[in-house]
Amino acid sequence: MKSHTVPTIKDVAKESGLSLATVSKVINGLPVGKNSRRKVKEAIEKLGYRVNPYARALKSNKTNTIAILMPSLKHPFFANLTDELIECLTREGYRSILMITNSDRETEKECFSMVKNNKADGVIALTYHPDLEVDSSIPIVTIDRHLGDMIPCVSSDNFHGGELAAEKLIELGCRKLLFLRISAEIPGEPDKRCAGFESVCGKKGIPYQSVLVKDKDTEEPIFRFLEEHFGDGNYDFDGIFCNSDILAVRVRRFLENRGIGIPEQVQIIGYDGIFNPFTGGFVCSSIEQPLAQMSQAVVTLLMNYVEMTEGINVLLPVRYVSGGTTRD
Amino acid sequence: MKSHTVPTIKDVAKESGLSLATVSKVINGLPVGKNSRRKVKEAIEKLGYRVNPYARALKSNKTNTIAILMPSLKHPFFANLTDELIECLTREGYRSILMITNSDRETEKECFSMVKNNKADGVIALTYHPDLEVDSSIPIVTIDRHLGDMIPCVSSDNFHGGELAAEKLIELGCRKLLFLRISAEIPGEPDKRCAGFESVCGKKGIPYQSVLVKDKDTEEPIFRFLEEHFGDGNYDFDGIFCNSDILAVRVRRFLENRGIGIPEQVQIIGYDGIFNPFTGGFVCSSIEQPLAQMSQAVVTLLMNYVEMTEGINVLLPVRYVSGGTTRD
DNA sequence: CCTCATATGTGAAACGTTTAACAATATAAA
DNA sequence: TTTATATTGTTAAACGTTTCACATATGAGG
Repeated sequence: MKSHTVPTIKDVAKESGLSLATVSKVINGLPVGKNSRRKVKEAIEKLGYRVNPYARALKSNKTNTIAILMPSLKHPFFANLTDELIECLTREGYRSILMITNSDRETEKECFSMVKNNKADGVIALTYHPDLEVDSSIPIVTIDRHLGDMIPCVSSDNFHGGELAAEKLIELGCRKLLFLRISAEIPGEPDKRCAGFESVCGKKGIPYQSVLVKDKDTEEPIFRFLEEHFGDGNYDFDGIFCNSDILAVRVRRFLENRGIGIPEQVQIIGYDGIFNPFTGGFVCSSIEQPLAQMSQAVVTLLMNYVEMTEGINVLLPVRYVSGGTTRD
Repeated sequence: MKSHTVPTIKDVAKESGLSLATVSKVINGLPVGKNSRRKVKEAIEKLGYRVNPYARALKSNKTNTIAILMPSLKHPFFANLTDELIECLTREGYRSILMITNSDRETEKECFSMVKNNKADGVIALTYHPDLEVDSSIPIVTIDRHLGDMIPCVSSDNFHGGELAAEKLIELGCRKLLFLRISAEIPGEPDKRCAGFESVCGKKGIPYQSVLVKDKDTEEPIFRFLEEHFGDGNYDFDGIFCNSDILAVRVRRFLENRGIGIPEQVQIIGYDGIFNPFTGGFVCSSIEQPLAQMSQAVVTLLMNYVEMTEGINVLLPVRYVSGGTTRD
């Protein structure tokens, strides 16, 4: 007597007196006589049988697994997004393999190759290097990055986000605007925030200036710029739109340390809408990305993936949220 | 000619003129003649062959996959921990399946059963319900929770953490101590923080009081307590140790809103050592858990898992970190 | 040149499923 | 009844590996 061995479909067949094929059908919900179905179910119950996902994957080429590529979990935006993605995937009956790339080019490449290797059913990628060559032998959906014309991409409505920020600052009385931006090496979806912002400023005839720093550089140029334009008590701008909440919070602290009152003298709006679990509020006034909706969109897209789905591009609505760095 | 089909070990065998078995040996680093090894490698290169992990798992019962059970990624502590765990696992050549339980009893149960089903090589679990029956047909290592006598558990040195907090507060001049604590339904590892704290207070003859709230309840009782003991300007305590950084930060805000200066009048120490990626500092003065070391310990334990490893219990050293809520 | 040991390679079964092709049985029509 | 037709169930091959038991080649010692 084999001791302590995991029951297989064979054991179930023997136990129920039916054939392998019949058992398999029951398991997969294919048509089977009522009586047999009952017998099989009883046997399964009795033996505590569970299908072996590896055998199944081998035979059917269906792994029930989605790989998620994230830069990190140390940033709350990524962590929250990942949390939502996993919840969606779980709901759909998929398990999630999570890979952390640290935004490192080599690691990202490696991950793509591992994914190929590991034969997940699909990939959700938030990568930093849009120039990665990526043969889509597997369904891929990206977030906020265009990896190629044929790869669907989900993002928040960055352009409108930029508009919203400008409108809000102006509505709150700002007349001398500044746009601060740290962006990736290669132009991507998030750069549209800039366009939206400028468009509104142009339309309303409000002057603005914008400062750009490339990702790899330090943030130092930005703070040097601020140093120049925010002397003691004086300031050249009364409203700042930052590319991310991280930057917004840093800018806030920087200005506060120099005696500038936030939001009394200068108002700041960030981007992302990061919630602070400690205080139960947003870390700053911001344009909130609809993480839950974005995740749902990504997963839906993946589930209904059609080969050569030509450049589907999903834009999800953003909203303004108040978080203490504006006067509202 | 089969178009666009993934090359298998068979193709490699044909291409190199050697047998399946030989190719397999090369792939797995088993002894093989120099010449054959070269030929096989060339063939692999040429065809772009990669082993099918599902076939391998089926045959060898080795999945190269570890499942991680986490309550959530929305809390930075869990997110950071998960990040570290995944990095360790990747380094060891494992992929990580991440499951989010939301600390829900049913979901936790389900996850355990899924893990069994999915036949990962091992499980890393941070669950909330220590009374879950868990047959360890698979290696399990827990973090901060004792799931059973036979299941190894890694945690920070909670007792010493409590001691450290008390010592520090006293050293910084506090003489009327308060211990605030939100804890899980069932007593667990983290409760030792309390013991450590009390031990030091006892030894040094410093009076203290402690307030406990059960997890499921709201935090309200704690704030009612504070309300009573911190009238306008007056206060019954000058040093507070909180069970978690979350609580510490909330308490800080609560007191500040009532005109109490932190850290001038009351000093606060939390637990976890959560780093704020926005400010680049700790969210509050705290006892830092060594996440990286803990992760490494967990993974090492898992890799060298021995059946019936009787109640191994790894305690990792904590340290005090200053984060603005103490006068140092 | 033969024997024996060693090093190297091979054949084939097995892992636990799915599924196409087929067989048997039950049902309905004639 | 007999035949045609659904209905239900079965057999066996396949998925891509690993590995045990065996075969062959190589080379040293006598």
